[in-house]
Amino acid sequence: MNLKDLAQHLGLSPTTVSRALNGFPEVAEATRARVEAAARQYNYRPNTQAKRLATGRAMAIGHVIPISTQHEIVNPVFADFIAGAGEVYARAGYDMVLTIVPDADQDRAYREIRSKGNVDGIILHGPRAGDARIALLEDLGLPFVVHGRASGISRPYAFVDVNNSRAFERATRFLLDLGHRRIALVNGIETMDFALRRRRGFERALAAADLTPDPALMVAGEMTEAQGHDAARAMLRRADRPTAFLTSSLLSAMGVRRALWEEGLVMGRDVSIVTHDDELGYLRNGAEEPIFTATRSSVREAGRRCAAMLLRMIEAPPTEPASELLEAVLVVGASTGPARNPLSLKDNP
Amino acid sequence: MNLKDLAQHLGLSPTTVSRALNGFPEVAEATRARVEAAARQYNYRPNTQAKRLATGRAMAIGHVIPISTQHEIVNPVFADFIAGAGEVYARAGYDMVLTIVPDADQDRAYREIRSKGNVDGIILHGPRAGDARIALLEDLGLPFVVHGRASGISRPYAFVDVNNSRAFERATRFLLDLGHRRIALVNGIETMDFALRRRRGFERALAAADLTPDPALMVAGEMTEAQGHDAARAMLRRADRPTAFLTSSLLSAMGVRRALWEEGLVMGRDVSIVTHDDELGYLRNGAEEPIFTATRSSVREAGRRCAAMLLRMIEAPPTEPASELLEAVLVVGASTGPARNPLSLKDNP
DNA sequence: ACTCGCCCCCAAAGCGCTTTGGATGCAAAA
DNA sequence: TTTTGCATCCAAAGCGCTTTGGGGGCGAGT
Repeated sequence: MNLKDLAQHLGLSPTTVSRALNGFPEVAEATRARVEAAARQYNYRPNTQAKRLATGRAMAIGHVIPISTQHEIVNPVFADFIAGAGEVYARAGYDMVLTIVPDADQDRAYREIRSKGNVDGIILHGPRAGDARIALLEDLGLPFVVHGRASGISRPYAFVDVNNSRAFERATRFLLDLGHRRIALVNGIETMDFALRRRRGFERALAAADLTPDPALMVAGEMTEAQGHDAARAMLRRADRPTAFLTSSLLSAMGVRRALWEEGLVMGRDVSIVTHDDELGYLRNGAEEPIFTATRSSVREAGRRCAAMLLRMIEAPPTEPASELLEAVLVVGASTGPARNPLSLKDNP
Repeated sequence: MNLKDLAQHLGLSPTTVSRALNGFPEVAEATRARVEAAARQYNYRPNTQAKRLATGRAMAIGHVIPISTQHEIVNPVFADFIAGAGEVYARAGYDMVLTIVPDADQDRAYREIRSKGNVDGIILHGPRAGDARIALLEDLGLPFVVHGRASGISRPYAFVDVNNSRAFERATRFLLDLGHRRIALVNGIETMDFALRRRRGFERALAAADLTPDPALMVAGEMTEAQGHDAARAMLRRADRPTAFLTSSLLSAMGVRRALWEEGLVMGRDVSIVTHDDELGYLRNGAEEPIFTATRSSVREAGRRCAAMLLRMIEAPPTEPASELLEAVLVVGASTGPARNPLSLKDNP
């Protein structure tokens, strides 16, 4: 059942039917009602491809998700981000098209997407410091919003990001206030911009307390449970071991927690942990009361914001790129407590 | 730059250019070369929408991912599945369009997708026992492949699934062989078909050993770390506690492991754990040597298989629906060992 | 009674591609 | 030399929708 058929059934011209269904004013209300009834009855749905071709709008948003061939990892936050963005698209009648692209082919992929013209805009995932894709998208002239930021790029671009540096600065200060002096950072891979910013925030707080960061207490890696565990265990076996950990994900934090147990240490008493919490659906930090003290910011909400911002840009191209900086909240759980003198640990069971 | 322009530049008709680029035989090799060179030079890329309209093929596959409003969870395996499927689509020149749909709207969503005609086929996620969507898709006449199966549906349909029941039967037998008699099952939500099958496999193995499953040792839930932990702790505090756990995901297993520690029990010595392992990118079961003994089956590979099967169906509609049943392998890690007499646990530190 | 203006509606021209059904030219066959 | 056949190319008709540019019909104004 297509527009022509429907029009014929109604004894109207395709023009009128189209206008009736798309809410144009030059059609009598009575006719509009008739048309709408018939459309419902015959279960008419305009063909997407035809509509797209005629209007020149794809009514779709592209998400290019990079896959590094080296560490074969699919970012665990994608699912939640996508879920958030998807809600917004669905409401606005947009499709979401995903493209999985090996790191090396990124440029080609964006170019192709652009010239194939099957999306009206793009969400850029996983930006790195000085990420070249931003400039590329800029001169491809395709509307885009970055989830995160790219340090070192001065020309303004649209983004939605968490204030990572402030979150980690705040978390570090929290630990300092509890008396901790040797604080370890278990970070994500630091070519990723968010990880970089987190380290900066961490270092800034230390500097404000006249402390210099100890390279032996800083590690950057894959943000898995195993990585958190291994890193923590190595650090805990040092003579000058840390009394607190700052981790970039709940998975890492869980790994650190395991290492504590193995070393016979009690989390929150002997050693503290503060983690970042993306509020992933399948990875909750406790139900009512948080297990880990955490800087919390919903990545799903970030997905919603990104999507909404991009749609706004597409409807009405702005003169200045917009941006949103979400603040993470520090929620206090059971994983933190005042620093204890490490030497006294042996005496206190 | 569109086909007409390109044709004009070349002094050829659009017909010939189209045919040259699409590999039709009725064009001289010399001309084809000329056309291809020009296409490269002008960076010509056929407009997707126009192509789709003309050919009637969307060159896109739909993934409808359901979101239950009750437990707001985004299935953690989606990301990896999608990554696998995406590889295949990319190679075949297909797009992947995702639709996030609240559980209640599923029917409407599928109908709409069908009549909008913007995908050539669909991958069905998260099937439940007797899932009504299968019949729906069947009479919508849209090619589809189910990731998983739906017990209680007799008419054949295309699917790719892991042999969940055999995997869990095998795992249970493994524990029985080690002398375990009280084995707990920490399962996924049992409205999900895969969880159902896992329980059946578990029960089958018990039955073969003349054991009856103890309802107190069987729990079905969200497959999170916290859920695994809470379930295990409750069971471990019983007088007749289990000596082994069978869990449905690595996250659950990690939760059980934590409960063991809290109860002062050593994993693999005092209590054994066998888990299912989907080989998610961000959730590896150890690097070289597995941490947990596990039934292992890559969900990413399942994604590849599903995608490939669907594309085959679209290229050449088969008379009989195909299906693939992947066998999980049982890998032995450090989380299992012979059963110990629970009563002697107190004496052995 | 005639014109003007407005309300509704329609015919037809795209959007950029594929594909059908010829043309044209030239070498081989008769 | 004429005919046949093949190799190349092209004009034009869609695909299903939107949108431009009118064009009847009817009530109001004069």
